[in-house]
Amino acid sequence: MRVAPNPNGPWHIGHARMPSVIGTYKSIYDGWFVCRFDDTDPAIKRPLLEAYDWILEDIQYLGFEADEVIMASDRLDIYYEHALRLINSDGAYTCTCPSSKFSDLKNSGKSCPHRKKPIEQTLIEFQDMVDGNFSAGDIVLRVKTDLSHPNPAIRDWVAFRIVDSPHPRKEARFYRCWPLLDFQSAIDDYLLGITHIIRGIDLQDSARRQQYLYDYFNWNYPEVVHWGRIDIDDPSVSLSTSHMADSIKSGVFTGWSDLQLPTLQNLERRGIRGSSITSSMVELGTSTNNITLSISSIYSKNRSCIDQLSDRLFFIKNPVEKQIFGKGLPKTVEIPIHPDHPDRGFRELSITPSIYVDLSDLPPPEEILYLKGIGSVRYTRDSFEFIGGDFSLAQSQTIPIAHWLPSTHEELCLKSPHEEFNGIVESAICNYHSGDSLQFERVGFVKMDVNKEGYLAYFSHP
RNA sequence: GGUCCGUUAGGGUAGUCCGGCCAAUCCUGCUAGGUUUUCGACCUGGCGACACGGGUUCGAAUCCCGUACGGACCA
Repeated sequence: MRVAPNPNGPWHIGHARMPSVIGTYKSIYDGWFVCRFDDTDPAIKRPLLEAYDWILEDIQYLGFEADEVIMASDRLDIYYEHALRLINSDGAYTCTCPSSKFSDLKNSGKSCPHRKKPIEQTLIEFQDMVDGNFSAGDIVLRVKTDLSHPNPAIRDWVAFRIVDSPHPRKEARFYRCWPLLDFQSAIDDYLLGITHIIRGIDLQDSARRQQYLYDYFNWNYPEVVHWGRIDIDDPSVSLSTSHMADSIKSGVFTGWSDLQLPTLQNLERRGIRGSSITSSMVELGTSTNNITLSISSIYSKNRSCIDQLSDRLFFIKNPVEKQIFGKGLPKTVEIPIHPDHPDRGFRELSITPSIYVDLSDLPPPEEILYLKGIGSVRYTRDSFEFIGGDFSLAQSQTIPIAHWLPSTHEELCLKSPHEEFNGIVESAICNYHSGDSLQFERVGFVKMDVNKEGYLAYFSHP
């Protein structure tokens, strides 16, 4: 089976579906997995050189590895060779009709004058196409199908056309005569021995077109499954690489690493495990319906992945400093590193004369707040008065519980797709490294990223 | 306009090919309660769907016809 990406940008979450499913099928049915870059459109869907590696990294992130990686732009000579074979079996002709004129003929089921030209002439003209003696739009090579086919889209479709702009890969820079996807992928699927093809419903007509090639060459067509478009509900961004590229150009997003873009790279930075994405994708099945995937179902899987692994820390988004006093106030308190795993030990926080709580946790004057690990305090005269450490008392009166930090702490910047907080975090943050998943209590799961400027964390999900 | 495809709860999904075991599965979501010194986890309960109309049949989510809505490609 194959993934056949167009490397015109990094993969987004929708692209994860193909490798997830065929990677899973591969392991179940002892299959073979090729990543073939279908990069034969240097003009409209122009490949991005960096994207080749990005995509291979994305496949790895999802937990798979291609058995083989190939690029269509390395295989032009193979396509030319098959074009010649096709012409020699009277299966194709060069056509210089302007596209509007050809569609008129096509729609009325009539053949164009070039259709009947001798094979020899087509061979010469095709060689001229390959040699670069034409410009874009001058000429195309058409496959002879059936002009009375009920679906006009199938009638004498274009196999090769001229593209003036050079391919970005230096190995392919000099080619001007490029195959269209239906020709290129048909040939490659056969030569690579692909037995099962999965592709989008946008390519529903491809199988019907390609069947003509397979008939000319006397090949058997692989099994095909079509599935629908996938969208996600949360960042309401269109899952289209070219739309995203446009939005970056027009300044809506700062670049491919803008956290608002649901690229796999960004999800990885935010601490979403590849396996959470993979299993969500496999659960979607292969229906032809267009679907809107709830991002929360990926979060839910990820939560169960990382909950047990993530140590707990206090982080305050919008700190306010308040003095704390009162009889019996302890000097230090211990809080479990993970509530479900007492064996992992405790983190020790000292109660300094003034402490920090989050602005949103500050109670109305004279009301009581339970500070985790310390006990109940009354908010009075702009300070906290300690009134007892008995938790059961607090519990019975349903007092709100909040987290807090001593005056010894570290600063940390928490980034999420839509907002950014320069807050404060326990000093114990120094024990963690880039890539660690943590849970900031009452805030959510985060993934650490330590850089020279200081502590940084990306918000995963609640 | 042409050709083709689809429609099961808020979002997904199983079941549709080969009609009865489907008063419809599971995940997610929402919700109520319990529990936990987190808005996480855990436990218990609740909400919520076969697009519509007709036909075939002892029996239809499943087969047939029509309608509506949605999608794809081509123009």
